[in-house]
Parts: sequence; C-alpha cells; structure tokens
Amino acid sequence: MELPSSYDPALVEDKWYKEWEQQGFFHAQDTDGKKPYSIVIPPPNVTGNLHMGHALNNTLQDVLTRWKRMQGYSALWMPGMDHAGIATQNVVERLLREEGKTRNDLGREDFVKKVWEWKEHSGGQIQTQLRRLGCSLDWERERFTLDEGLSKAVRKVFVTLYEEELIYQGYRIINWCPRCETALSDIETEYQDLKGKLYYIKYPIKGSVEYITVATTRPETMLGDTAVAMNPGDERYQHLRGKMLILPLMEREIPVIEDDFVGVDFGTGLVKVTPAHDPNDFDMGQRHNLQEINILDERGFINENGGGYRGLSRFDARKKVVEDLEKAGLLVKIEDHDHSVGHCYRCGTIVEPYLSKQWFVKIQPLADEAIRAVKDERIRFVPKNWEKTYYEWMYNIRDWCISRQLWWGHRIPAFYCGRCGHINVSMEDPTACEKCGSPDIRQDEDVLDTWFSSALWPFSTMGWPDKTPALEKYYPTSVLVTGFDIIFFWVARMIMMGMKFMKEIPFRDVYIHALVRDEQGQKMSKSRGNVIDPLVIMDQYGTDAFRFTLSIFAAQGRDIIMSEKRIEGYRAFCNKIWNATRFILMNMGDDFTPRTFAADELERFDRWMLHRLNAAISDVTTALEEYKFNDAAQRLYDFWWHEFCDWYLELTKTRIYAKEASMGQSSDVAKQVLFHVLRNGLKLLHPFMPFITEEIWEHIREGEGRIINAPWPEIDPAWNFTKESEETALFQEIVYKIRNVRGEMDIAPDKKADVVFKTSNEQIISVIERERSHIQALAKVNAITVDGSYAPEKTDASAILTDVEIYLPLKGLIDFDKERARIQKEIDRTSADLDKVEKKLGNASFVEKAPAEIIEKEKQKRDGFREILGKLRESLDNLG
RNA sequence: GGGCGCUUAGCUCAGCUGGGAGAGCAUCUGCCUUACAAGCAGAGGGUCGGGGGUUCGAUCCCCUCAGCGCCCACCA
Repeated sequence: MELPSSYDPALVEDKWYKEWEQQGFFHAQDTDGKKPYSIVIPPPNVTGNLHMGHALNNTLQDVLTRWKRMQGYSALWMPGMDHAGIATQNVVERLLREEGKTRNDLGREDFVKKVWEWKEHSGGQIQTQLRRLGCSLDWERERFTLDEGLSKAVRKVFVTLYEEELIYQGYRIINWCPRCETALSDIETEYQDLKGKLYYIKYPIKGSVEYITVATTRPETMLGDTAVAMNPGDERYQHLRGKMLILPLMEREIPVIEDDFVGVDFGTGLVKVTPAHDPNDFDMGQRHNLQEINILDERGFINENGGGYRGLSRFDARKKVVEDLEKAGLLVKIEDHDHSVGHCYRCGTIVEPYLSKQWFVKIQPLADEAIRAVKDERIRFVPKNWEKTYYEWMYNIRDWCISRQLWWGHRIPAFYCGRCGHINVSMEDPTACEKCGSPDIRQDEDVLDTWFSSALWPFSTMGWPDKTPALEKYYPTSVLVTGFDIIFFWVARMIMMGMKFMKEIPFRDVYIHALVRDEQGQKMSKSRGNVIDPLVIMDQYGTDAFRFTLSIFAAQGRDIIMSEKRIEGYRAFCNKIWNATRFILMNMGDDFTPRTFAADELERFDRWMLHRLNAAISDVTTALEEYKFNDAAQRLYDFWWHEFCDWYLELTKTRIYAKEASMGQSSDVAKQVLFHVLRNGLKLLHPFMPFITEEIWEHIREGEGRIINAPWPEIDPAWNFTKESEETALFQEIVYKIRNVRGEMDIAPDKKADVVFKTSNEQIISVIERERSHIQALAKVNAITVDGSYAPEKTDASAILTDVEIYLPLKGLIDFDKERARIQKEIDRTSADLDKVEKKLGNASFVEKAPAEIIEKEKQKRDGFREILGKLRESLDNLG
C-alpha cells in the first residue's frame, strides 16, 4: 500500500471519469426501488463553452447529486442542451458571412440543415467540458430541446394553450431587433441609460400663423405622426381644442387630441403621437382611432411611408430630419436628456418598438397558479429573498410574445387556409383546412421563442406528454440550481408550465447562486476581456481544487470574486490530503488488517478524533441540507487540515513509530482509527473532490466498490466522547502555551527544554502524566516534572493557564528583556480582558436582568483572569 | 420612480435565531523535524462605513446619512 509521492490530477481525472461513466454509475434506474432525487441541468446553449458561471452552477449540482447518490437515493442528474434560437442562428449566419453568403442565399430548408450540421460537428463542446469538470450526469438520458420528443411536448403545449385561448395572435407594438430581424419579448430587451437629446419641434397650426411646440427624443418618428396630444386639463392649450396641425416635412394634416396620459409637466405638455412606433402612442391611437403609419422596414430603414427619407437608416434619418427642421426654422432647441434605451440581449443592437402581428401567451391565468405555488411554500427559494423578485415580476407580468422571425427553432404549428382564412392548429400537420376543406394551406413562417421549449424542460426531458416511468419517478424534481439572471426567463416559466401541464410543481427547491466576477469585481465578459477560462484553471490546478474553491466561495447572497490565489490554496489542500494518506499508508505495515474496534480499546486522543469525526459528519451533512456549500467546504478543510493532520496524525506518531513490543496494541489501535477516519473523511470530501478521493480510495478500499457509490458516513453515537474532548482541549492549550514560549523566546526546535508543571488539579495532573510522551513530541520538550509546590527560578520562562503554571527552566538560554516583554504583553492583554468583565459584572442592571448562566460564565471568566493575572505579576516580579 | 443587496484585518471573504471578532492569501520570526517547503511552529494586524435608537448587552434588530452594485418601470 504505497502512493506515488505527489498527486497529479492530469494522470487520474480522465481515467476515473471514464471508469464511472462506463460502469454506468451516473445512470439512475427508473426501477431500482430507491427514493428518487432528481435535478435537471439548466441546459447550456449549443453555442456554449464552459465559462465560470457554468462551472459554478454545475459543480454545485454535482456536489448535490453525488452526495445524494451516496446517501442511497436514486440520484438522477438530467443532461441536455438548448437549441438557443437567436444565439445559434447568429453563429451560423456569421459563418456564412465569412463565405460571403446570407441565410437567404441558402433558403430556409438548407439553412436549417446547415445549422443542424454545425450543431452535430462543432456544437456541444460543452459536454466534453462538463465531463472534464467531473459532472456525474446521466448521459444516457441526454436531451436536446429540438429533438423529437421535446418537439412533441412543445406542440402539445402550443395546441392545448391555443385551444384554451391562452395563445392568441395580436397586432401590437413589440420590441424588434433590426439586426436579428425578429420580435423579442419584453425581457429579451435590456435597457441602458444613454445620454440622449430632447428635440423641441414646431408644428404649424392649420389656418394660422401660429405654432405649437412638441418635445421628442426620437425626431425621426415624426414621419409617422398621426396626432399631437394634450392633457385635457392643461389651461395653456385650451385654444388648441379641435384644431388641426400641419406635420412638418410630411406636410400632412394631423389633429390635436386630448388624452389624460399626457403629463403637463414634461417637455412642453404637448406630445407627438406615433402609434406605430411607441407603445403609449399605440394605446392612444387605439383610444382615438388614429391611423398607424409604420415608417420602418424590418432592417430599421425608412420605408415608403417616410417620403423623401425612404432608404435611410433610422440613425441617418434622425440626422436628416433634424437638419431639415433646422433649415425650415422649425427646430426650437435641443436639450441634453438621459433616457433608457432598449437593446437586444443577444446582439446589443438598439431595438425598435415595432407594430406587427405576433403570437402571444395570455399569461395571467398561468401566473396566478405559479404565484400560489410559491406563496404556500410548495416551492422554496433559497435564499428566500429571491421570492420577492419573483413575485414582483409575476404580479406585473404581461403577455408573452412567443413568435420569432427566425428559422432555427420550433416552427409554429399554425396553418392558414388560403381560401377561408381559418387558422388550423392541431397535433398533426393538416393536409386540408379543417373548416372549409381547402388544400390551400400554408404553415406560419415563424418559430417559437427558445424559452418556450425550455419552460417545459423538467417534464419534457422525462418523456412527457407520454406517461413514462421516468416522469412517474423523478417528477417533481428535487431542486433547481441556477443563477438569478434567469429567474424570469426560465424559472418562472417552468413553474407556470409545470403547474399548468403537470398540475404539480416542477421542483421543490430553487437554489439561486451568485455571479462569478473577476478579481476586480467586474462581471466577466468577452468584451471586457477579463474572462478566466475554467479549462485553463483545471489544467493548472486540477479539477478538484477548482471545484473546492467554487464551493467554498458559494456563500448565499453574495457574488463570487474569483481569485487564483485561493485556488492555489486549495490545490495545496489536495496535496495535504494526498500526503496525509501517504503517511498513513507507508506506516500501516504489511500485516495491517482493518477491523472494527471497541470503545474500551481507544485511547484519549482516538476518542477525541472519533468525536470530531462525528461532528464533521453532522456539520457537513447539515450544511448540505441547507445548501450552505461554503460552510460544508470550510468545515471539511478545517477537519482535514487542522484536526486530522495537525493534531491527530502528529499524536499517533509516537505510537506508530514506537519499536517496543509493549506498544503493539496501542499502535494497532492508532492505525485502525487513522484508517477509519481517512476512509470517512474521504467520503465526506468526495462530492466536492471526486477525483482525488476516488484515486486514493483505489489504494485503500477493502474489496468494496468505488467511492462514488460508497455509503455516506453517519454519526455513531457510541463515539461521542465529551470528556476526552475537553481533556484534549486542555492538552492542546498546554502545547500551545509551550510552543508560544519557545517561539517568542526564539528557542530552536532542536534545543529541547525541560518543563515543570505546577498544579494540584487532579484531572490536569492525570492528563499530563498520561500524555507525557505526546507533550514531549508536540511541544519539543525533554524532561517533564509535575510539582505542586515548585518554586520557580529567576531563569525560568513561564506561562500561566487556569489551574496550572508552566515553567521552562532555561538557564543560560533566557533573554530577560525578551521574557519581561513577553509577560508584560500577557499582563496587558489579560488585564484588559479583566477590566471588561469586571465592568460588566459591576453593572447592576446586567446582574439583575441577564440570564443566570451568562452571569455565571462572566464570573468564571473574571475569576480565571484574576488568577492568571496574579501569577503573571508574580512571574514578572520573579524576573526582577 | 420603485425594489433588492453590499460596506468586517493590507487583499478576497465567513460570521446561524444579539452574550468575550474568524478563515485564506499577504506580512514578520524561527525551522528542509523520517506525510507534505504546495510544508511545520510562532507572531503582528480590525473603534465590524458614519450617526442615532432599542437592550443589562449590538458586527447582528430598528431609524438615518454616505458610498458601491444589481433588478424592475411606457413618461414623450
């Protein structure tokens, strides 16, 4: 049983992943009779590459999945990808452009074929990358939002909602991206505050030499004005009632209308009304029966309705319009004006409010159920405060525009009859109009919003609309792990669709994690050029160190600032684990046989260690149950490094190295405990660090399976040893004190001093006597004497603990100045502590009102400080 | 205009229902001690953003101010 002298992640990671996958350990059985635990992956885009967000998101899901698998659940982590409509279409269009072609050159059918080809060959690199990260995904079940089964689910949902009139067509203002040439939903538009201008423009009153002045941020839209509106109560403009105006540049007559929407405070109190290019104006237009004049084409250029401006881009048109107004003397002034402007979330282009016919989901009835599911806690957000964000959006939700003028996606299953105009919507493609029987039917050209299919993800991936065993067993899923940025896009919609079609929540918990930022706290993005590539990190530090770093950073409610220094630190942790194992294995001896052991065989520190193991099992398990990944990881770090390695390993050395035959029994027990704690410590660590733990397990497993399937450790009540834990704490204090003296006095490790303990406390005496050899080893001392009436020499260095004084006779080694300074420091510190406690106890209302146990604690502290302080002063006096 | 979050050691961050401030990194000192120098031992460093309040007691609860960040919102 020997380990190579250092841990090399590159040598083992690939090997173990292949082994796990080939053995089918990631595959959850529908029929294994175990309790289900399920997570569906937030499907990465086929265009995606593993970035920090993915790494965090999937590490956390893998931690949960591996943990639950070890706990004996039938743990399913469902993999898959999203076709990502606009994003993917953009990628392939970009490739075509490099060949000097556009999608129109290919035509719809060939273009879609091309995208599929691209998807097969270069899409989905992220699967390899997820494997690299160690994700224990059930690859046999992998799904794609455009595959046959999921397309069937999409169609079923569309048809059902259409039949229930929850999907309808509407002619209204939507957000239009002139670059992608498609409609977008409200949340696909990202608003940014930009420095813009407010233009004041004169409109002549018909049959008069007078003018009125309107203010606008988008002067080019005046080409489509069909009215000017005033507030009916605005006293300044009562004379305009019923008047007609001449729209400059277009020389068209437009009316003055009255509408409460118009505020009297903004601009001039008069608003130009462009029903085809502004949602508010559209509403006013509806109220006043105004004509809607669309002046833009799909690409954002002025169309035939724009008179002489036809063919200009919307930006050029603005310049030209302003120029012409100025020439005509109709431009009053231009003011600076900050306003928020919508941008396409995929390409960043400024979107246009655009009047067009689109498909919508009537969302309110779906939202009501979804709100209720969270209200009555069937679904829990973790951390809870995200519920507020969820409600905020759900209460103000507006109908969802689901049609996209793209080619890549689920084509809308609506067929228009060329004869009677009837819209046929059904599960199968119709060959003739269901109403008039005409074969002259054509399918809607549009596809559905990508998020329409992802909304069905928790059940469509499990085979819905068919009744499958998977659906039966794993729905609802246990938890959804995702970032806050897609609560609206995805989480809310999954809840709505789940409630609607499964009559059941899609997931029990929603764990919302933070954003990963760079070391300056900036959001990582390609354009900022500050992305840290997880693959590079994994190459450099190993996957386990990286995963552990992400986990320990994943505190609830705060963004993660990625730091390579920290990753380096946790690589050292891997090394520590590796070397601790090496130490244990190289000292086992060939005759070592693991066995169970009984409490009465155990020595003090064995008991302490097992007690600490119990505590670690309990703490890590609880932390995971509460999704406190950082607490779990931090606890593992402390347990492994500071409890197991710093203390227990060191403490066993005297027993293990002992040559005397009489030590045989003690030595064997120490080895048994070391081995036991090592095994359980590795199991606790496995969800976070799957590779190194499996690699070590390979060297220590006892004819069992892999650690990935090992049972999760449980607390053994027989190993709760409170007394030994207290005694160990005392022992540690003694060692700390002696080390402190040595360190402060600059005593080299090879210079072993003697030590005298002055105490009459029986328990302390017994611990010192029994652990003599351990004190010698850990505090590097020679002879140990216990003497209740010891009279310290002037040349003794001293340390004071409650109920015990420690003296190190240093003879010629002592530096009196140093020692005086050291003791004075102790005195200062202790008297400051004492002051604080005395003040507290001197406060009448504290003694009167505080709980008795707190007061008792304070009194004990006071007495302890007084005793120590007295002895410290004696020591100082003794030094002269 | 609403809503949310953050401000703790030089840096990056923990700190659960209020009861003597923690970690990693960095710094300083001494050590290649037979698992580990990616290590061991020791040390220094914080008026917990400012002010006020509740309380016997506040990093923690309430109010307020300041700074930073995010989300939502049709005011031309």
